[in-house]
Amino acid sequence: MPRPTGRPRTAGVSPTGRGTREDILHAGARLFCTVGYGSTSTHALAEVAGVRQATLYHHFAGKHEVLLELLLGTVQPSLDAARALLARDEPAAARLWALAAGDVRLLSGGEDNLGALYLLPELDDERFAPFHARRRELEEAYAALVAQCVAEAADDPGATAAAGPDHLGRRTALVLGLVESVILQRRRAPATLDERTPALVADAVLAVVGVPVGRRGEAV
Amino acid sequence: MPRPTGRPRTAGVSPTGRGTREDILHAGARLFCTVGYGSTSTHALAEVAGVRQATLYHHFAGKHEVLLELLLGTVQPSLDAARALLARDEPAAARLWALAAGDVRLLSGGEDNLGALYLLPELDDERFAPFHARRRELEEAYAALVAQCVAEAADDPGATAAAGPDHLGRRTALVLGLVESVILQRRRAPATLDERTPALVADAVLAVVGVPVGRRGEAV
DNA sequence: ATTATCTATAGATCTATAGATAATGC
DNA sequence: ATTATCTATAGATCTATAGATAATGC
Repeated sequence: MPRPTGRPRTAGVSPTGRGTREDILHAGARLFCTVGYGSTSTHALAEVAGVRQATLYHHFAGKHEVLLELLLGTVQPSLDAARALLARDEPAAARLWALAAGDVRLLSGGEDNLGALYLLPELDDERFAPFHARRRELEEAYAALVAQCVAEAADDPGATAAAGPDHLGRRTALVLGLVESVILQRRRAPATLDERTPALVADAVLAVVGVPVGRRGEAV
Repeated sequence: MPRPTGRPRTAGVSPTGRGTREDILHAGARLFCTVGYGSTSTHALAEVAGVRQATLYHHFAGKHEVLLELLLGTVQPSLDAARALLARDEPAAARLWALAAGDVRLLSGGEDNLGALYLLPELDDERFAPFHARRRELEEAYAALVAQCVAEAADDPGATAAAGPDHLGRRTALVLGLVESVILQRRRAPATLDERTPALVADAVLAVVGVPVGRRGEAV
């Protein structure tokens, strides 16, 4: 990276080494997840980013735009994976497994617990509507795969119908809850997360949907 | 209730009809869950409670004490149930089922989604340590019952060992995640919650722990 | 000239306290 | 007298803008 244009910082160098914009996003990830959104001032944000408070406004319209960008960057990889899996011609159970395992891997990884951003009550604000639209599409992908799993399992004499008859939405809600539970697990006991967690959770997802073990197939 | 002593309110009557203290707690439950803790000012809290901002300080040392009281009131019933179940002499699977179903019922009920308070990042503050202590005891009760379930299942030739061998902590983390997923489900799609949800989630908990259906017994 | 930072600050908001006020209790 | 509310406000903090400054680019 060449020397940047503009007045240099007073307070040392870029913490991330990838420019001020990234520094601010990095600071937002750290603070919004651990301190909260409303409890994080623009001053605190700037301090962690290694710049003065007013410098924020050269890069973002405000705190809300920092959060929005973090949210979009977090949901996008999941959404990409979901779209790709929906287009494939494989058993629904295998695709649901792959989607769940992939999301758990994304939620488990990275320096900060970015999934915790989904839990912020402040997300209700309409400024974050672009995030909610993508998030809804992701949830609909889960619902579609759950529906296909249930349909496939109904044709299979080996199906256990694990928890009796129930509505589709509730199954999907349980599945989403199981995947997102990794966010809380990471906050509570990060040491219990490891490279096997995605497979464990994805197995549990199929168990909750009632897919018999024999129909689960392999990861795609 | 007799006429209260002290200067009467200017702005009408108690919204809850149960006194100012309750009005403030009620306002906190509503606002902390939907707007967030840091994003809720003492002024907003007082306004929803139907009093002036300064009146808060006659009843609470500040916002944090309102939240602490809400947290303690929310975790206490779960903890009482957990202690009672630990002392019983019934199969662990049945007790775990009852604990999970009971907690889901508590999280599903009530006017506000009080479980969402557990998700607030601001809870890291040491002021909320009394809550965390009770919460930890509850989690240890879950861990103990999960351990007993696994031990009992190991003796049973019908056990499926649903997801292969793994460490106890991870199973417990999944169980807690499954129960708490109701908080997110309620926020996302409250209509998918009904009186059958506790049983459905408790069944899923036993499935995740690997208890064979035949050993589940009845609710206690 | 352009750019990105800085300093300084206006105006809004927020917290917590001081002291006045309006009721009941005795 | 006691109590719970109120009004008023000091002081802190927070957001967002204006304008100065210190670098690079041409």
